[in-house]
Amino acid sequence: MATHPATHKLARSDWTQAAIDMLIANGIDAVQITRLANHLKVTRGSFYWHFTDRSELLNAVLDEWREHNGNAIKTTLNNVDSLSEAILEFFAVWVDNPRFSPALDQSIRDWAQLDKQVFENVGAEDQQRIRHISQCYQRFGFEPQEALVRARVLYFAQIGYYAMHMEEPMQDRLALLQQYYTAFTGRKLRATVTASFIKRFEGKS
Amino acid sequence: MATHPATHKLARSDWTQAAIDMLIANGIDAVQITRLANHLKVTRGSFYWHFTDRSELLNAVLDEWREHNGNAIKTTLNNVDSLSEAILEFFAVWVDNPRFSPALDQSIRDWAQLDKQVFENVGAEDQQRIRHISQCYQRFGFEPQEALVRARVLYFAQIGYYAMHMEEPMQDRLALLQQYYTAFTGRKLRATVTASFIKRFEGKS
DNA sequence: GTATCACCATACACCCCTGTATGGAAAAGT
DNA sequence: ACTTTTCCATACAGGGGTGTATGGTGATAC
Repeated sequence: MATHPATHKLARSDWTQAAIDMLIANGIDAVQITRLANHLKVTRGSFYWHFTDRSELLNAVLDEWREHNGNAIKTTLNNVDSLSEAILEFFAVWVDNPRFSPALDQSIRDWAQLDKQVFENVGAEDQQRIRHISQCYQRFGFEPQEALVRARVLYFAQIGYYAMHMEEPMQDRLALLQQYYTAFTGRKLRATVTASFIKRFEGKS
Repeated sequence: MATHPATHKLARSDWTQAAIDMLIANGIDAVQITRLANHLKVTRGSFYWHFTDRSELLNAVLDEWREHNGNAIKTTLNNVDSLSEAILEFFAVWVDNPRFSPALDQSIRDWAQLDKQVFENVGAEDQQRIRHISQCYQRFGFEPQEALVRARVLYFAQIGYYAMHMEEPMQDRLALLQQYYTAFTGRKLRATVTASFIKRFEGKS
């Protein structure tokens, strides 16, 4: 009802969104014009009016990822003023940040294994994110070397957690919160901070 | 010269190995009978003598992965008698263990995103590995909760490190060894242990 | 030395996907 | 009202992939 009630008339963005959904659900090789057309209830004629060919669609998907997931982590980490807030907000990005899609992020990363250009993009993005995390660690008292290592460990662990689809109840995840914090920082998380964070997420899944 | 000089005569294992190579290089959707046949310099007639159809080949690939990468981590961790040895040997599994192929492991994990059955297999394997790592932490003095969290962090970080193809010179990686050890255990790595480990790998890439 | 078997080549039917060329219908411009 | 533009349907050509049916060749058995 927000975009096109029933009188179809697809926009270019409808195709890229369908492509993103298909990428997330079935991988990049499943992003086929015919399949998307069936899903959108139109014929392929529509596609070739909005795009010249399939590669243009894939480029649009990659662009969409870059501006959607691009600076979510950076802006998040720039708006914190304590280490505990930084780590906890970093966790939160993957759970409830509307500006970041973990599923898309991972599907793009899988795609990168098969496409050199995508691989370069993802690699650059990862390096940027790690650099921002590292600077954040440094901002709160860590030496450069330790900051870099802890940034990597934190980032890799977060990526890995999602890559494995760890379907753990939020209740259980939050129960381990202090342990995770200690593992990632070597410091202890104050009980009051823990409690307020738990209260914020104990409803979610 | 070890297997089949020039008088072709392929075995079933030649097909599964070609499939594994193709999976690693180009993803599961590139594992096509025609492509493998071209690569093996035979026609598809050969394939359909060794296998009934494509799905049987894919099952063979999955089986091969299970018995190849299956218990490498478990047996490695069972043969250590200190925490430092455990962590360092865990690192080493991804670098020089002939019984473990990181590239195959990751390609299988990418495949799992597209196939439910593979997903179940990978998930079970991951849970097993994490359990073994956790038990190893416990064996060297960590409480169960901390052991579980540190096991996950260690495992996720290792998976993530490889998933991103961090092309870092071994020299640089080894320079951060003590930092990594501290991040993963909260303890310090003795200089003598560090030195001998560095000496073991400083030649590799 | 011939029959059998292991292994592969050839040929066919079928399906699916891409890209292009062209026509049609509805909406918008004037 | 008539033209133009926007958007999509239809139809065609081409390529590539899977399975199956069947024939061929070298090795092995007896």
